[in-house]
Amino acid sequence: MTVSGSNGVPAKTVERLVVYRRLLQKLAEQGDTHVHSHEIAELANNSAAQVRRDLMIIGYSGSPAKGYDVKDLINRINRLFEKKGGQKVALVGIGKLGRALLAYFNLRQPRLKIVAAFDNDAEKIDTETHGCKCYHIDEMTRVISEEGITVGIVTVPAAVAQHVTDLMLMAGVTGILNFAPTRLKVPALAVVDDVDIATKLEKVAFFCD
Amino acid sequence: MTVSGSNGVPAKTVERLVVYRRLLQKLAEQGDTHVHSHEIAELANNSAAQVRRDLMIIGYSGSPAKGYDVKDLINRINRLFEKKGGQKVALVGIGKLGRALLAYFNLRQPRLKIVAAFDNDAEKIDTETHGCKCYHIDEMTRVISEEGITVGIVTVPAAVAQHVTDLMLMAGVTGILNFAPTRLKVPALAVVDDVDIATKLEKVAFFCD
DNA sequence: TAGTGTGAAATAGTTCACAGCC
DNA sequence: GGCTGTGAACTATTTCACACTA
Repeated sequence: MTVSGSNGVPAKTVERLVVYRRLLQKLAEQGDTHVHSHEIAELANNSAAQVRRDLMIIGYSGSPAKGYDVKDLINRINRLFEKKGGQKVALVGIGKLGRALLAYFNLRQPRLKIVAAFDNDAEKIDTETHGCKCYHIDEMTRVISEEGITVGIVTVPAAVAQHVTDLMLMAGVTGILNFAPTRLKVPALAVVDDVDIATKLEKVAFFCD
Repeated sequence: MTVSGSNGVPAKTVERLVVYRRLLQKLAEQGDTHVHSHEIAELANNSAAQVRRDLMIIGYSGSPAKGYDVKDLINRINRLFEKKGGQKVALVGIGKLGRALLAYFNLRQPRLKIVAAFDNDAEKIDTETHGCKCYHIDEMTRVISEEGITVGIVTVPAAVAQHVTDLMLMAGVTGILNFAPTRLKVPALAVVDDVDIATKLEKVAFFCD
């Protein structure tokens, strides 16, 4: 199953909320306390109506006079994400891309830490990259269940992606971000999202003339 | 402007066609000559009706008896993509992610070669990574127009992404794949697609329970 | 009086269902 | 009998439009 609004909030809205939060944080840093829908809309470039609807969906109200309270709204969005359980993340496949992701998330991102990385290359085992311990694939099941990890990132070659996925699911992972250029088969209760870079690039190349 | 069916073919369909081609190539390698819509559908996991519709859109017909001719269909899809002009790609920002992408595209992908990479770090200049020459940002305008590059990949920090984008657009790039966590402002005739990894991960974490 | 909340219309995208063909 | 091509139905998402409010 692909991501969808199994919750109350539709997937598209969730995606946009993450973007809004990023923008709001920037606004908060530069001291803005209130913001109007059309201002958020412009930064996120979508329509003001969309922003209002998204915020309505999560039950947040602004005032016509001042707009939306920046701090308050950030908290509201955070609460929405935090009430969810598993925020521990595992990464499988410590190649170039894997390391780039480790650096990205564990240096910049405060939430959603990657707490364990796995590979089958003996050289990489037991090293520590960006504050994240590297284990052999064989230890994956153990580590994932011990740590209570629920989100996995797959950056292995397409040929082994399904195998790795199956192992992760069995160990207790329920959400997977897949960078391998294959569609993963998962049970209906698990969630997969694909980041298919090659396809995206082809698409851009196709539509630009 | 975001990618859309400014052409005849809707963006979603293009995306799926790229996936189909990948699957078809695998089938061709293992000697299959014909394939049915529901077989493609299963591999790509969407519905058979969808596959049929997508192929109908690009004007390809199968026969009820044998299904679709694999080789022929690959050619048909390739022709669709090749008739488009610019397939030369530039990458800006030779960080970890940039290098991972260089490795990915220039080792595996036969089409869509990244022919030039740019960074402002003096150390990286004039080296050659994965068959791709690295230049200083200041040379970008020159190199892009000389080489006739039309597609750009942005892997620089968010703070400079817009600046880099503007330079690229001015030099003649019309399609951009953006990895920086910002929405880029571009003129209506240019095409941008975002690969917002952090957002995707948040989304997966949100929907898995 | 500009900006919010929200029903209603419009648009985009997906699946159904069935005629026609091999 | 199972598969394709395709209109029609259905679903999801976006935008419009306007009453309402501070």
